[in-house]
Amino acid sequence: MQAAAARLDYEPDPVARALRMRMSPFVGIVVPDITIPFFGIAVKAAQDVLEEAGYQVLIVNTHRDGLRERDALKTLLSSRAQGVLLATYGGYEPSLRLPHVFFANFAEAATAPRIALSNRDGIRALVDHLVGHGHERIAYVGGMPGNTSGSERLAAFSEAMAAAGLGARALTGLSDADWSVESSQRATTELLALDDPPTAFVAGSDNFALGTLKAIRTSGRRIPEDVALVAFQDPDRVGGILEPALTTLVSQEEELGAQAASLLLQGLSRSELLVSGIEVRLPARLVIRRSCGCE
Amino acid sequence: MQAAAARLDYEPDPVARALRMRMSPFVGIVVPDITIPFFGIAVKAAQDVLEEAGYQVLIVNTHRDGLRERDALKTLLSSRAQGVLLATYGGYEPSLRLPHVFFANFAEAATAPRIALSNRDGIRALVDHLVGHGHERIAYVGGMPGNTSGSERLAAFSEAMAAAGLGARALTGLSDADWSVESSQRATTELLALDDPPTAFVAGSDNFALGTLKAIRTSGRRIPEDVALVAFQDPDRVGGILEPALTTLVSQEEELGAQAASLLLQGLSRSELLVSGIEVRLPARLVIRRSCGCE
DNA sequence: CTGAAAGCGCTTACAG
DNA sequence: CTGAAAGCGCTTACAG
Repeated sequence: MQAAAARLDYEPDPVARALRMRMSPFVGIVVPDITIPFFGIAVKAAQDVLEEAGYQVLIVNTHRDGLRERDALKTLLSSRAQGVLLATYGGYEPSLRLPHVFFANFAEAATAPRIALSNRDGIRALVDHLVGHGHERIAYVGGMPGNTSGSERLAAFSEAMAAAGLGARALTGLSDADWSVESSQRATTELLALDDPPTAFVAGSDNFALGTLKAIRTSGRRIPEDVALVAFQDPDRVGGILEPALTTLVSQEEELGAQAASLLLQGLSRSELLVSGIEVRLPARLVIRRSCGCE
Repeated sequence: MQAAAARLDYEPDPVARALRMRMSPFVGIVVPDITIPFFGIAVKAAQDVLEEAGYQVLIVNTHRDGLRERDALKTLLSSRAQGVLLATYGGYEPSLRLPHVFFANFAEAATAPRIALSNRDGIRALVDHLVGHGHERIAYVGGMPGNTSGSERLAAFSEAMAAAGLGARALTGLSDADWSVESSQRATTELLALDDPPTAFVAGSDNFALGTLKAIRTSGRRIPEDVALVAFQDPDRVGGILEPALTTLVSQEEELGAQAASLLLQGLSRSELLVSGIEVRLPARLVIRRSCGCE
């Protein structure tokens, strides 16, 4: 009977199976914006690991909308998804009864595993490098402190400047909530219009690096001769054609995605890990190119 | 009773509902590579339209693997998805019993609605513009002719060159199947190493524009003084910081995604549309910037 | 009009 | 060990 079924390549109906067994083959990946290079690449890497393990991956894009995020989580739960990788943007509720791992953006109080870049170490490395070049009036162009990446990087900038004795010379230009090129361009333009404008910029993301670069260039200033620029992420990851090449932290999108997926897989087989509060940070490493003034 | 249920905000279990009603709230979007900017943006736009209409969107990334695509389609079908937006890459089978609309890449013989950029018109506009600048030895750096975008653009290049009386001076450098920056860089470098290298390049996609630009620059040539460059898509859509700014076709990722979604929605309410063979092409329009030699 | 029953396609616990 | 029955949570067609 079973042999006959196999020969006719019978496949059980997954919906009926999900109803009866209270579980589906799905794992969700929920991100605020799939068009941001960072998330696109991380999602792809995570998907590879999860498919390898036999799960069917469903990607959900929340457009940075907490309600959409909550709906997506609810849908995944009621679809009997096995778990979810979540870069939260306001829609998370601690009562979520679905195995989950946070990546990039956490809910602070949650006990689920979390993995992210070393926001603080990375920003400090960037600031310290600029300080080493002799810069004192340094500006940070970054995201609003409404999520983990935004908050940690902004706080780290203040701390690093204070530690360098430059707290009073720190400037901050926050972008809109959409982490877009345009918003960082506006913020940078405003900072450059100050009476005593910064001599160096730290861009808090890949998109922000583009916007900051564009604004500096539009103002007629040269990089790095007139203004130095370093960035938390490399906006030019695949191209390598920006001029000047940007000093950034080394790209870790793939590692982040793959390790987030691994954490979830581990959690699915050992459920105590899912409430362990484990936190993984990928070590930050600086890649020195031309925009900081080296060479 | 119903009132009581509403007050307790009871929600029917979607899995049981799907089993009983033979349909779920899902619509799938299946793409070869979500990290390619073109697909990321188109998917996001399509998702907006579909969610607005009340569907839950599931994005599936096939990594340009026909088997993964087939599996994804099978999973969507057996999960009782209502329909799917498909940028196919080899996994489509005509027997697919799931309402579907092709976007960007078709199966030639299929009768499902299809929507794409005007590959032929676009390439012709690019070639004609270079011819107008006096170029005769023109090279095309594009994708393998294994899918709609690759085939049509390649064919259009040959046709446009022939129509300009330059058939014998047409050069073609095909990238690897992954449509990556690196592969187009290699192809361009080979073309530039010829005894009689091209004086102008047509890049067949956003990523290819980056690779071609990089290779030309690496060879020590200036754009557009030594070599002209135009591209089918704008790799610099959000940034606008490439130097020189590239002459490309106008970006239509959003329109493509949104209209593909609309076609599917129409098809879901009027099923005869799903086998109508409707084909939509977004009109190509040239945006002249600096890399072609204008100004 | 209301309410109990059948059945969507499975899996598992149980009877034989 | 094999096979029929129960039940996952719904919706719909049917009996009352």
